[in-house]
Amino acid sequence: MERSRRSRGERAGLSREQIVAAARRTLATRGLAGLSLRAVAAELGVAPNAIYSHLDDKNALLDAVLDDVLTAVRNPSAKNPRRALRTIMVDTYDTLVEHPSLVGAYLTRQGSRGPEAQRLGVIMDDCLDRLGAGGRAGEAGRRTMIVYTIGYAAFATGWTADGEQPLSASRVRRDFLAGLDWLINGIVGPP
Amino acid sequence: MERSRRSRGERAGLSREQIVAAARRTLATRGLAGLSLRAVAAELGVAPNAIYSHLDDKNALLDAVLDDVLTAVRNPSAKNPRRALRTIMVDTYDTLVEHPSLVGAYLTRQGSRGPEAQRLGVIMDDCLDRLGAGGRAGEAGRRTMIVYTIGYAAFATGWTADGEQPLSASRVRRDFLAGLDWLINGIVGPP
DNA sequence: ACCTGAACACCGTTCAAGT
DNA sequence: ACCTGAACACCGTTCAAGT
Repeated sequence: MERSRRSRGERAGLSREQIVAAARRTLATRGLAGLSLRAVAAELGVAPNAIYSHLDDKNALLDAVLDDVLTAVRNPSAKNPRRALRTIMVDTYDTLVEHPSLVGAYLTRQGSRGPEAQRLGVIMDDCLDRLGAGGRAGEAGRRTMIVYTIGYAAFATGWTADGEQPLSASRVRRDFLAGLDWLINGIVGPP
Repeated sequence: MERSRRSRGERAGLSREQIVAAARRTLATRGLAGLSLRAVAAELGVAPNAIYSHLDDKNALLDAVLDDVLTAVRNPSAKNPRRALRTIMVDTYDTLVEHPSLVGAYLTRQGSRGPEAQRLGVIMDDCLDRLGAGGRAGEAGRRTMIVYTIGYAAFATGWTADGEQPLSASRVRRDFLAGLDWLINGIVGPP
């Protein structure tokens, strides 16, 4: 927000975390289209190119934001692996739906690169293992669930189908849950 | 490609179809990032703003391109509705995978607005009706299948998972088919 | 190493003017 | 109605210079 109080060699004390946080504020106020490096820099009170000292480019910033959002998806209880698998997907769905403008980016970009995405992936693999769906079949199953979840979140946030009246969020969520259970049944067998 | 041979009031004989075709050529050569109105205009040999005489804005152009791509998905045989439903989804998947840079846009934008998407939607509804899954349940089922298909195509074209070796297109396609059958079974019941 | 200032090569879109 | 020319308000990114 503040303008350049600094002269040529002065430091702003910037960090990667601060930049990501500023990017999320900018995203919240200005939307995805308004998420420019220049806008984030303005939010931080630095020159536009100052960001390049901490992140490679705009893609790297977007990836960092995407992963940061996944912090909201908590580790599920390890008791029942089938339930944990479902919970992690439902929480992811709810988190994504709260960030409508980002959902598309999750599908097009490498959604599983960041540490948060990796954390969730490890938990899912563990659950699948314990359910007897390890190895290659488990990989495919995990992938299918993730793709399905992000895809449905994308629908929930973006689409209004043709002549049809707009669907309520709760109806869409319910339909998401139904499909999710069909997929889980297919992957690990009926309960 | 050609430059402005025309003087101030001369017509270029542009049409919406020509613009969409030029946009698809530009997309093929320059990618999604290179699909600018200025690039398309250059491809057509007109001024950048000439496009505004035929389309509202860049979003409208992108929507037109997205729908145009779906022309490649043919009407399936009406004999077996369950098979037709599956065929239409598989053809859509294959078509989307052939247009990697567009897949993300299908999920974020209104994918079901254009005439081609509508054509496919009508066929799907008919199949679901004949399989005894009409009404609200059929709507949800259709949506789930579409979301799943586009989502999986997005994965197939964009993702390379974490430490894992890149997956072959045929493996991903096979996994897509498995999940699709689970969903169809869930929606219309086992065969 | 971190940041500023200035520049480069782009964008989408608007508006007046021409036929 | 359709198109050009020119402009406006933006972009991401690079590069030299400063501490």
